[in-house]
Amino acid sequence: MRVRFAPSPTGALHIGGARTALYNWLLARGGGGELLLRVEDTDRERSTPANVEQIFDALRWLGLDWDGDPVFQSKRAERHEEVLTRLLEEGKAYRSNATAEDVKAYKAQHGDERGFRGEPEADGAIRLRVPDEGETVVEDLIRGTTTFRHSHLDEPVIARADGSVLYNFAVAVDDLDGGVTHVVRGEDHLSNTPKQLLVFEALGERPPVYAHLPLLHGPDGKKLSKRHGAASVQELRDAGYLPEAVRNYLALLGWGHGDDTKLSTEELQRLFRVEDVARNPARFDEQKLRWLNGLYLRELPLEELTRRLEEFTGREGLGPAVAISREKIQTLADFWPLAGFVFDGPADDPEARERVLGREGAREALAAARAALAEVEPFDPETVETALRGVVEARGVKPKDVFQPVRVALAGTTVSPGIFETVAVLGRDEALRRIDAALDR
RNA sequence: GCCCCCAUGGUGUAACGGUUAGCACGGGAGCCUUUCACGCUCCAGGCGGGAGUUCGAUUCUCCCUGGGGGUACCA
Repeated sequence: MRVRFAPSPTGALHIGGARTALYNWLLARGGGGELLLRVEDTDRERSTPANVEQIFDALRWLGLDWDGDPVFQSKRAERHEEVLTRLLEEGKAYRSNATAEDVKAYKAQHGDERGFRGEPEADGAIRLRVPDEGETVVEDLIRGTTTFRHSHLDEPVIARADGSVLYNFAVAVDDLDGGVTHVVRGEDHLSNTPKQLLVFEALGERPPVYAHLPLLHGPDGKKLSKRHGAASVQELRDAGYLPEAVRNYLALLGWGHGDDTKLSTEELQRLFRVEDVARNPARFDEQKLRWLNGLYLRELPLEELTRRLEEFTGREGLGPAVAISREKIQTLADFWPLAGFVFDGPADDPEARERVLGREGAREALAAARAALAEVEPFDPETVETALRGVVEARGVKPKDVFQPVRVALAGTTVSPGIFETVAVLGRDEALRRIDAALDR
């Protein structure tokens, strides 16, 4: 088995393209096959070297590797020309100057469902001959059989007048030369498939097996795009998602295995079958990704999570704060807003200060807590808890009447990791300093 | 316009002629509780419509409707 995938090299790796890449990867890696990467770089506008490099980066971040060097479409010009010449000589293709208007006119004359047939000319673009009779059948692993009647098909242009080849021709030749056995790609290519099959047919070669994946939509059912929030894996990475969670989630968009939701990459490889992929388009739902990401985040070893958070935030020495925050975050990006106060001082949230510290008895409670904390020895979460609960007891109030003022004094807001752990992580000196600062205001 | 694909709760899916239509996210209620989360318990919510085939259709066929894709000398 030899599988190939070809994400659109437009700079950002679209989430739909990432899922396609993942399915290709699962198919090849799970089945002990080879995985080729093909790069459609003939569109100089979009497929710049920098854009191509970005795609590679995104794939690597996702953990999707491939075998050998990427196949660049543009670098195969000589081979394409050779095949073109052969088809021309054999009469399976012809030159034509017919324009889009000519094609339209032809249809106006012969009926809308009649495919365009041209007359050979001395020069012009090269079109592939399509028989009038018969049909081309696409056998798809996911969709079953789709039949395209030849009479409906236009004779496609396979090379421009200047000799440069077009996608549907180039991809067929490249797949043939690459010995590709499986092509797994988006459903937007289903209608292109008969054109490619016709190229194989003209060459007298056997085509690969195809599997067309349903497209990915945004929450509103429209094509997934930037206005839906994250639309590329680069954006997902920047939003603090873990590659293993993204992999798991993407695999589930269009495929499932019984009641299982959380599947490791190893399980995915073992259980995934293209034949089981759903036929209907899926919507990208970031809420579920967040949830799944939280699951993965929480089961990461502490040191590993710390390492990733330090890389993500560009800060060091996060360990202790990570330990007390990990139950409360779903993405790497959630960490700093929750625990940044440990390093950068209390957040500035006047509303929270007023609401908590402005309450009747709050300042007194805070002062009492300060006094208690000054005595704590050793200064760890357990002893801090004992001390603060002692204050609650002594004052005969509810726990939160003491804890919340302390929290706001230390964090500046009403949301933070557990209060005892937070106090302990800050240390006695820093905790007392912050409480004093709050008391002074 | 023409060609093609698709259709289970708000979302992702399971079921592959016979089940009280399962699981997960999200939503609601509650427990836990120092905030926010995590965790746990419970609840609401679905087979787009119509014909057929069949003893029996979510499952098979056809039509309609609704989505989507293609229709480039783009990829």
